[in-house]
Amino acid sequence: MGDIAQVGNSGGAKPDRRVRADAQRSLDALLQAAKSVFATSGVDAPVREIAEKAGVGVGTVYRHFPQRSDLIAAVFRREIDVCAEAAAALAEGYPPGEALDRWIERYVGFIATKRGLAAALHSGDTAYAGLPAHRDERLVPALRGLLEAARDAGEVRPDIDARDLLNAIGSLYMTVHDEPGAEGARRMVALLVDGLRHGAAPK
Amino acid sequence: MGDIAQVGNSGGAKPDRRVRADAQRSLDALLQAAKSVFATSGVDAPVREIAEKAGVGVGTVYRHFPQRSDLIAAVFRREIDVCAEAAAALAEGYPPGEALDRWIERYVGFIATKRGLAAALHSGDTAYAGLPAHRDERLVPALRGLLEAARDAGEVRPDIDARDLLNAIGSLYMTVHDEPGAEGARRMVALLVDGLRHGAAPK
DNA sequence: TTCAATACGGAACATCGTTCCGTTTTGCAA
DNA sequence: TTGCAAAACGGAACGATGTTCCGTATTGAA
Repeated sequence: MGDIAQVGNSGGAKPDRRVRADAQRSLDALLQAAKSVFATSGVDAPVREIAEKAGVGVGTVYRHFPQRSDLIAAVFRREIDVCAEAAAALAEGYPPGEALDRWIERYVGFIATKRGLAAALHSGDTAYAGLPAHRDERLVPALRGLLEAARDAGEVRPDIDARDLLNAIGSLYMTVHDEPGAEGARRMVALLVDGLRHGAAPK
Repeated sequence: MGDIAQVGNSGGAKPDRRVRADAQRSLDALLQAAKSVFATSGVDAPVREIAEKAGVGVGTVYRHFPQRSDLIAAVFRREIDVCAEAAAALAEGYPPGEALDRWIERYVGFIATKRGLAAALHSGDTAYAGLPAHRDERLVPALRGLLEAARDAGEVRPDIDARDLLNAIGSLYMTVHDEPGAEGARRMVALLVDGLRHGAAPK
């Protein structure tokens, strides 16, 4: 939990020089500040505000993230990772059915606070191009694991595709979040979850 | 088809002075230019670009539309109206089932080109507050008329709510528009339309 | 301790929404 | 037709924001 992010060194010939301590400090502060600011002001918050909150100059922001959208993408990528990792913890701490419920609740919480995520994803900015793939790589397997465990325990029906379910929940929430329609979205998700139980094969 | 827009004069005591000819010209040119620019560059296009295309100064834009979002809302309102009016024409020119199909296709075409519409609607800007209501007032009755005619002709099932169908199509398209997912959205809409036929009561 | 590489900070620049105001156009009436 | 006040126009100017640039400070290895 202590370390926040590390600059990767994926398979190069020689281990490129270590990241300088101040650079790593700035990067951590930036990601944390950005996450906090995005949550309260949405992803449209000014870069200067994030820089100030991180105690860093704007130049430093752009040194780490050449474009504003790169910072947004980095924050979301990290949140996706954290959400995916939560699945394993839940699987160990709860019976399969409850673990699944709790994780979905967590995922909804993740999506619901992402003002402007949908807009960002559909802006065409290439910085976001990798996000859907990242979601498929991390979140889909996480949910699939929970689904399979619950299915093996006879608590949910067996014909549910993790990706479909993830997409459905995402679509429902990304298009409404806090308007009157949010209630409808909540109901639709509840309906989906109820539906999971339908046709289960108790052992 | 000639006249483009008229300034309303709804029920005031005395007929407030007629709109000046140049003002009406500017307004028409603006709405047309904005529609064109939005279609090619999305609703985020600079105001200056729209003003230039319309052959007016930016000051004139803001005289007619105090905020950028007012212009966007006005353009969408007009497109909603045109789309709604198309329903009556289709109802007269085609048998009920085909009229319904064609109108849905037209509606999809309307939604699909609206880059940023979803984002705009959920931005919280008060200028957009009336758009959902306007859609309910114009589009929902239009679709309901087509649905009822098709239902009376025994071509579609009777338990479909116009508003639900409109929402469903809108959600499906607004979240994808031109990414790989657009194919999926198209399939989902086709599925919906096929589903309409299911349980029909041929007379 | 030295010093070259690296990272930092923030002024400066470009773009965009919006405001302001001097100038032009319009339509009514003399 | 001409005069004129109201209405509308155009575009320079302002403030905010994303992004770039470069002189200065920090870091870590020799």
